[in-house]
Amino acid sequence: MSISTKYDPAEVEGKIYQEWLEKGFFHSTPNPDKEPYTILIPPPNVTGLLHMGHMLNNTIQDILIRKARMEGKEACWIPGTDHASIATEAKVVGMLREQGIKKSDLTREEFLSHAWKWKEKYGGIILNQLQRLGASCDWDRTFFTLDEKNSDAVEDVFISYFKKGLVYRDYKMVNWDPTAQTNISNEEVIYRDTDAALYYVKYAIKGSDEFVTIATTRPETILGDTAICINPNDERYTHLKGKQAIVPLVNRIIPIIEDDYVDIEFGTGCLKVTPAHDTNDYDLGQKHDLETIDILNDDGTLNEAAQFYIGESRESARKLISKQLKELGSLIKTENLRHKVGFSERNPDTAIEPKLSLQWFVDMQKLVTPALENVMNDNIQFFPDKFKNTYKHWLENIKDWPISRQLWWGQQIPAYYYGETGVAVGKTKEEALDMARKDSGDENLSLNDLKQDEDVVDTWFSSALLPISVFDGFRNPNNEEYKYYYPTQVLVTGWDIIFFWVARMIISGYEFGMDKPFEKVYFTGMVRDLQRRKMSKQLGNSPDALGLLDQYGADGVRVGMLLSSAAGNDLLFDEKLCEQGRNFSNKIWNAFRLIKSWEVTNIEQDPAAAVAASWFENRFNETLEEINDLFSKFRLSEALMATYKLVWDDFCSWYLEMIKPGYQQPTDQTTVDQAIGFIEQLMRVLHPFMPFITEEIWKNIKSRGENDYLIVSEWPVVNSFNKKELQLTNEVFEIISNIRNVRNSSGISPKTALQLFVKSNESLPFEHYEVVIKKLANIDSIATTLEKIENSSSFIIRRNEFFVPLGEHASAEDQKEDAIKEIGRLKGFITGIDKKLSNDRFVNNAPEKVIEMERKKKADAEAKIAILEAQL
RNA sequence: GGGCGCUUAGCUCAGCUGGUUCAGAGCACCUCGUUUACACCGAGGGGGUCGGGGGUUCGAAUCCCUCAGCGCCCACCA
Repeated sequence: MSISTKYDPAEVEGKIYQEWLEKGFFHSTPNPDKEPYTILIPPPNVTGLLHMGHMLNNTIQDILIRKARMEGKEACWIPGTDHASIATEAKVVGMLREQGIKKSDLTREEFLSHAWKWKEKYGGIILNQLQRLGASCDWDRTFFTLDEKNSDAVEDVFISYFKKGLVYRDYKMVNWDPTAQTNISNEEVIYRDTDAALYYVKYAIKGSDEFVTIATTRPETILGDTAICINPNDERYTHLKGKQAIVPLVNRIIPIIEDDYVDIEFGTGCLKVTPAHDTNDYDLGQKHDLETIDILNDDGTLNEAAQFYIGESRESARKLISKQLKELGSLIKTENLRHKVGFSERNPDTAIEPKLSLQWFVDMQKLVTPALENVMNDNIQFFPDKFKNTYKHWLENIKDWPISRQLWWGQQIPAYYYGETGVAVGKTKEEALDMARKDSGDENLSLNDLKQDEDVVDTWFSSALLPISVFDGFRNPNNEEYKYYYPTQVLVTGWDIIFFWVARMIISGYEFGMDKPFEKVYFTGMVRDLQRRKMSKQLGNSPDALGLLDQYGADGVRVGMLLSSAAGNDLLFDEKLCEQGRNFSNKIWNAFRLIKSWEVTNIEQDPAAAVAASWFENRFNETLEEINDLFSKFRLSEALMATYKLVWDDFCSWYLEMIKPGYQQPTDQTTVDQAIGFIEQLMRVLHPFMPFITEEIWKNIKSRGENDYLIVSEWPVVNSFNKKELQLTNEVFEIISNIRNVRNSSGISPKTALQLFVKSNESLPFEHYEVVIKKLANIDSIATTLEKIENSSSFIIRRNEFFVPLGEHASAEDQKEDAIKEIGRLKGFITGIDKKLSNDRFVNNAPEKVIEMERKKKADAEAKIAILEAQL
């Protein structure tokens, strides 16, 4: 065993993790004799590197799974990675671009082969990083969302939805990311306040000299205008009703329509309508039967339909057109406007373009009922439960989910087209052909007539199925694993993906699973910096996760993460807390070293040590009960804090000081056995939080069997404890603190032994703790007295007056002043109580217990005053 | 525009159904201490009229109303 006074995690952690792996402690198989406890990891993106959010999230999962394992449950934590369609494809495209390869020059197969190579190279990094953190995942079960069983599930579900009429293809307004050149969902659009210009542009009225002025932030879309819209109640424009306007530059003649959608107050109260490039305009177009002119290519450049500036980007076209309008005298003015603009989640600099496009959608409204009910009635519990509101609001206002993505990296949609309008689905082309023949009645259709959809489904479509698909529950719903592990116990995830993932898993669970996908959802907060800013690469405020692990050890970082995270709140990460975690490791290490350093001889047990053991036993059980309760409420940081104080304050500061032998003195076997026994118990309770150091100490406690590992030991059981005794001990501790305080304020060294007198004529309830008081406060005699002791410092605890003779250190004046002040305070206190007690309404209404308490408080205060007055 | 939430010690936060866990914790801070596990330490200590105002009640940090400030989510205002 190392003799260093510093605990070195680097020396221990890798080695221990390897042993756990080799012993197979992380691996789970269905065991009917045990209750399953399953957690499915929120799979990190395969492209990802470990960041603070992962550390928090996975620390929590590991704590839960380790505790469950110790509680004798069949603990199974399933790890994996997400193919992250759009994010990964963007990275691969970027990598190819650096090599001078354009995606558009590759076939689908060629591109995918590059993508897979990329995945093989970088895909496992984050999982290795999780191992550094101590994550006790069942690595034999590592999944990838493009694995066969997951991809199969995606196809099965798509086909099933299609047959139930829950998925449909339609030409609708979608959110288009011109950089990725794909459709994305509402959830993937991030709205940001953006400074823009509001351009006031005049349009000529046909057949007159008049003009009408509109206000727009997007003058480039003028080229696609097909109407001007006014509010029918706007008297300023009554004369324009039924007239037509002329679009500048293109000179298109367009109708002036009326709709009360138009806000009279905004701009000029006159709206230009571009049905192809704005959702509201599209709705107006549908309603008023307007022409739709799409002037943009998929990459956001202007196309032939625009007539001008063909090939220019949206941004440059905007500049060029506004310049030209100005030259023509059509641009009246521009104003600054701050408004919300949607950007792509994956390409944060790309403004989302509303675009008319043919896409697949899931009809969500038909699917949400059980998902909503079972969360609202707590059949699935949310922690904290405030997220039920958010969830409810989203489900009640749910929109159809556009699931097709114009990408290659992902599961290709199993839909096949034939003829003019025929659509068939199938896991294979042959299956689809069967369906096509049946549907069309055309037996002559052949495989060559069918063409598969080029698109893939949204990554979240596959993630939504994971709780079922990881157990192969789609292909084989009767398999043992699926039946045993499903539903999983708890999902631990950030609240930011409640819609993306949590809600959709619940929906899928009820639609396709045997039951809900999980019993409980624990939402973690977002990790922020001390200024409450989100961690981001741009800000450079994200600490290097691996660097932290190197510096403080995994145990230290785990403690640091947890200490700063009240359940469900965002976490303001402070590296100092990791330092606190590391210091705690060191404290534990040294406590253990101390016990191991004692020389044991065949002597009688120190009476103080006997008292200490009985006290700590009580205290341990009291705290364990509290810790269990906090765990059940997912108040993990509080559970950790309770454990931290149990170890640091109760065990180290009180217990060890009570049992510690004198300098270079030996101790007895019983005391050492008791102390080691307590260390064992403490290591068990601490293990989920700090797996490495606890396992290391466990190994060092005594020679154990080959397979005696803490990770698979039992979580301690709460034994009954004596509350009254604990209360009494608190008073004893108070006496000790008071004596130490007397030393401090009188400048008496801890080395100088003092005497203690108690004013009493009977035996004291804390008699058997006298040995403890003597030892911890360096008191050489404790005696009762009936008289006040002159030249002493005194304090009062529970009506008992204590005196510590000061000898030459006495300073009676200070004492008197303090006493007078205290008497004044107590008198005021009594006046308050008297007022209450003389109030009939209080006496009549308050419960007897409360009144009794008030009387007792008064009596105590009076007794204290009597004592203090005697001192003057 | 709708919804949710927050405001308690210098900082981060606990305080569940109103009355002994009611004013708390951790960190930070101050004083003392190189003694004998640990200075990544020990002992002791100071610090808040619970955002403002009003109400209900015998009694409010806790319930209600209101004002102020902050944060977040959702929503198509050009």
